[in-house]
Amino acid sequence: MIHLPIERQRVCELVANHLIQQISDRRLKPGDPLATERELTQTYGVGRSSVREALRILESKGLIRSAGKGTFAVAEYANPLQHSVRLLLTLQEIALPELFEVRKILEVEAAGLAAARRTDDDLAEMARRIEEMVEGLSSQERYIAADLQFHLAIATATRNRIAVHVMQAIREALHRALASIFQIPGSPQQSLAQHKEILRAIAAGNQDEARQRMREHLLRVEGDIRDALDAGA
Amino acid sequence: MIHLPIERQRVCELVANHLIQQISDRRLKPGDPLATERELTQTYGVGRSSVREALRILESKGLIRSAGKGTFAVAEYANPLQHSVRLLLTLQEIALPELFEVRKILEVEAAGLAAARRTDDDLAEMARRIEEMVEGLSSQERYIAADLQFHLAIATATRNRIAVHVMQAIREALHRALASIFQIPGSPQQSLAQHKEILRAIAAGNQDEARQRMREHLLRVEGDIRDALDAGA
DNA sequence: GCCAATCTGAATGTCGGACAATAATACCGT
DNA sequence: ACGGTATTATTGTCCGACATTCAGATTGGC
Repeated sequence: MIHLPIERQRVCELVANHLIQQISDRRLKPGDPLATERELTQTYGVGRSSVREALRILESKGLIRSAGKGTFAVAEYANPLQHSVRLLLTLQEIALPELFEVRKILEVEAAGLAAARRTDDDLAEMARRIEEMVEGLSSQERYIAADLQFHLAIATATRNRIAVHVMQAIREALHRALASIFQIPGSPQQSLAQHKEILRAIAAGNQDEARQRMREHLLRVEGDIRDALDAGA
Repeated sequence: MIHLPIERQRVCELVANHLIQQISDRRLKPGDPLATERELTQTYGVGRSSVREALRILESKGLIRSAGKGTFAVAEYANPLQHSVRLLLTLQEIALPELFEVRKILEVEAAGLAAARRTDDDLAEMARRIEEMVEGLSSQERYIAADLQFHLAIATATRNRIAVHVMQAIREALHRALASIFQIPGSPQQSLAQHKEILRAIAAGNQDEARQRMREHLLRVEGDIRDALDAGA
């Protein structure tokens, strides 16, 4: 009988795990205000230090958010991957070109899957996001947001939530770089046209076409960003 | 002049960020023993609570690891993504089939990229891992480990570190399911043969062939696992 | 002289108290 | 009823205390 190394669980970890379980069970829903430290202290019968360390753990996992007064159970789109990708970037464990490449792999394939699985609602959502991009041509912020939403709509249409999360995390990390394309003359208009082509292919259920259109789109955007950086540097 | 909401930085966050910076600068290398809480307290001139909360933050990000006596700066393969994927699983925010699908997308494309970029060292590494799988045919643990290493070697050959990290995280989450194939009669031998085909295609620099072989391999493994689960259930 | 048991010290894990700063609430005077 | 003030609640931070556990030194036995 081999006893694996016994990992002593700290009290703060027990509290953290219990809270995670509650969030997982939807007993704590996104946006709900969390109990105060004092209440948690009494509920679990532990010291305040342990409660606070548990909260720090949840916070660093992106599950809760300290908003001045009171800590809230966040989630909504709780995406721990975003934190992780950010961390890997600051650790210089990964670099932007690598993120672009993985993004290309995932989004191209996602377009193909979306063409096979999309519902009418998905198509409507994508069309709506394209509308928003048209309206947002005068506002960088709105344009970029709508662009992100369009690509996320495609990811959603794959019915693969991990794909959505990974894509979201990568795009968040690339946010700055992606925002810069708005400054490139003609780029937003071209993206718009390409988005429409992608949507058409997805609506037609043509997987190969959707993949190809998405690949073209991403390659062009990448080229534009490279040009902009070269010119700026 | 618009002042963005001032995010009050907690002391523990300042300490955590400073330590992250030191790890990022390689001033703290993987395996190095971290300063004691008392030392950190004196170094930064803050209270022990703050130091401890900072350590909990780093720990939950997977940057350090408490090993009974003394906390160590970990990493070497510090992979925050592993924690995140695990968390998403426990939150039931994602499910295993979705992970299998993303794995397929990434690994198939990785095989293609590896065929284009692999060095002789990469090929030698892959061959070595196949050898290990042969030797490990009698030991589930060794076989599974060698299998993982073979696939990671392919990822490494892509020269895309984020791909390596994501694949590693997904495989870690799938570890149980993947380990079960060892129990299926003939499956390890088939995998072995397919691995050799994949390696041959990568060595030949044939991207399409590599992708196709990898796709076949992953589909077969997935089928085996499904069969095993159906039979077991 | 060498080995083993024990003792001591250091470090972590945990609790509780104390205090400042800040935000929400209640209260009160006009 | 309204505005301003007082009170309270909560977080952020520090500090002290104690149990536990582990490493290394000390010491005792053979």
